[in-house]
Amino acid sequence: MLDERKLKVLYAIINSYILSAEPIGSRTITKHYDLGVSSATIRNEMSDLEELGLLNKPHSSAGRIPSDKAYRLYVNWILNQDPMTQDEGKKEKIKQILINESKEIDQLLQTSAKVLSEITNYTSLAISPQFKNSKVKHVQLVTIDMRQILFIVVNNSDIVKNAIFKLDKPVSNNTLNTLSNFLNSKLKGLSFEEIGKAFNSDDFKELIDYRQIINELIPIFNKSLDNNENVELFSEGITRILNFPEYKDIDKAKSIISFIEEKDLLLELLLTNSYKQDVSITIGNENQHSQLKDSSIITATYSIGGMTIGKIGVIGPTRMDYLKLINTLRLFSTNITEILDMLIGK
Amino acid sequence: MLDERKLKVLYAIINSYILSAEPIGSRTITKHYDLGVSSATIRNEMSDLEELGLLNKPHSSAGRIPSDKAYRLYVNWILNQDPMTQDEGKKEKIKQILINESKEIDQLLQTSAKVLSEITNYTSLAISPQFKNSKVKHVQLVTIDMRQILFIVVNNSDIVKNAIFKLDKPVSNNTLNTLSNFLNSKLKGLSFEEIGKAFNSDDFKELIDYRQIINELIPIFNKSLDNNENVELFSEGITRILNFPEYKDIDKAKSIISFIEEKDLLLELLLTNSYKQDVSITIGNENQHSQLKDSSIITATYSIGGMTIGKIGVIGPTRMDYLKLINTLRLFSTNITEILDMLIGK
DNA sequence: TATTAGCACTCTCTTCTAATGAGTGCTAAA
DNA sequence: TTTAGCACTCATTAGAAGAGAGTGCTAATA
Repeated sequence: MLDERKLKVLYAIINSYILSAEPIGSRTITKHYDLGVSSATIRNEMSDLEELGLLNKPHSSAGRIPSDKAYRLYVNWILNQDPMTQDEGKKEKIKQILINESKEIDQLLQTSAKVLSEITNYTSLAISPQFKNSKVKHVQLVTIDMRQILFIVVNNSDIVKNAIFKLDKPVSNNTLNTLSNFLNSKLKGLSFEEIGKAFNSDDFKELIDYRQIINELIPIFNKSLDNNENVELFSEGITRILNFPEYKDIDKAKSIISFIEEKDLLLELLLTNSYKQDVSITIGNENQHSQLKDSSIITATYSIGGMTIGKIGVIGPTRMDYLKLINTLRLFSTNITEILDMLIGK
Repeated sequence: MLDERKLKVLYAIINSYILSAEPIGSRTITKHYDLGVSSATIRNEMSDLEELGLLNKPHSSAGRIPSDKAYRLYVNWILNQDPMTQDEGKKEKIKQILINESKEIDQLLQTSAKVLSEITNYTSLAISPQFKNSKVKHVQLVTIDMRQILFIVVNNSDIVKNAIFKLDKPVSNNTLNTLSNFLNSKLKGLSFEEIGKAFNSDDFKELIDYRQIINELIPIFNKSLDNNENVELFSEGITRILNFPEYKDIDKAKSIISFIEEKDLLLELLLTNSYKQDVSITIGNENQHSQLKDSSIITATYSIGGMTIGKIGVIGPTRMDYLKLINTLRLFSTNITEILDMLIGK
């Protein structure tokens, strides 16, 4: 049904269309790809491919354009190939740029997104690390003055969260130190869920006087250990999407840019789709959201200490340069992971 | 030269043009504004106003559109009127929304920008607080484990900044406490500049062993006390700018959106233009940047404890609804200031 | 049986022309 | 000083004609 020649024709069309954004006719194929057959034969093959749902015609006398299904076939084929060996020189060069610009994690991701967008000329996306079931490494209460205290949580990825709060009645430095030590001894190594339980255990019954303080701590622990709510989405090079003829219609442009700027839906989408594969791709209508029906998203993961905790990717028309982008994203994925391990992990 | 009737005609044209975005003809004015004269008279006045550089013609047989100079005249006139009394009900309603959504300063500004954009249907801007010459309120060094220490600075606006760093050789808890106390005693109340001097004074000569630690602290102090570099720019409702016919041309849209997304230039612009007036307006070519030659920016300031430390504003075509926007921005300005004082100061 | 040349047909896109209409500027009268 | 009247200008729109790219079918060919 899908013999080799049909596939060759299909991939030739996909390739041409990715480059030109114009419907591809049979003669274009015979001219640019040496398949050893005439345009009439290609026409017949194209007709078959259309019947298979792999090609579409904008109108009866136009060339063909690939369907989402065709892109999926093509992308799966790419992903099944052995990954191309990375250009180490290029990789190192990018790594140096990223290292120089980034002192903090969020900054690293933002810079990565920026550089990624510049290199690829696509709009890029990145999410900040998602700490799920992180553990407490250290907690500390500090007096700022008699009525203000500062609370600090460090998690096992060495991320620091803090908050200041005011007290009804003054607390002495000593009391606070004792409380700090107590919290450390009881909570170190626990996850957010376990902390919830610990607070309700007998150990904490005696601290009834400090209930007010304890309650204030919970949201900070949440932010530090189970920050699903606090994951940030960075996008860079939004206007690059306007370079694609697909979005030359102002309403389409508005729709996709709004979707990206809105962040909520996109973030949810990035957080829920698979963290398993290194590269994950959704093509056009594979996506739930109607605003994305003409767009594709490619993402790659990054990790700290072996734990996959975030993603970086690009968004653009379904007519994407999948091959190039997959390789570039793999490169960024390794780079970010390496830099994170350097920046934080030991 | 500019008698009252001319002004009336001019303001009528500005008003109409703000609403319609179409060149205004003499008949439109006689129909919609009761000036008691015929269209021929208006035509003569318009001709005079054009000679004065206040009106332009897109082409010889079109109506007139206001020039930047005309908008400036109009805006100065508005700013010289007594501020309209604020709609307290509306103000309170917005305040409640802002309070509910905002637990932190950056979040407050982002939410404010979002709500501002929704209410006005313009693209909004906000910058996070700029701490210039803030003072140290409290510093603290905390051991996380033997080779990792956490450094914390609280400034006089109760903003907390921190960083973790690693040591070559272990430091005991006691040493660190002594060092914390020493730093507090010497640095409390100092500005960033003064801290630089203090570090070079005799007091710190004895700490030669801790030079490594001391050097790590400087960037954190900088961030906490003189954070010009770290001021963030939030923009919301980018796509709303695409609703204006001025930007229906995709290249114009790209240019302005890039400029906003780039952030650097816009941030610099917001930081340097006057913090003196409550509302500040730049119209079209009054602006240095060529990308803004067809756009206007209106900003209002906000403060903590009486100190003006940031801005919120809108950006759009020079054909802006200045009157409405000035009032809305004043409303946001007061609200943000009030919420900040509630959230932090006291 | 698979491939190919040839040709009629389809549909979009561009170019050209003519008509429409909003608006100005000038002149002469009130 | 104001106004009515009118010729003139220019952008915008609609319609018509022509060009061009491409398909799909048929009949001939290897």
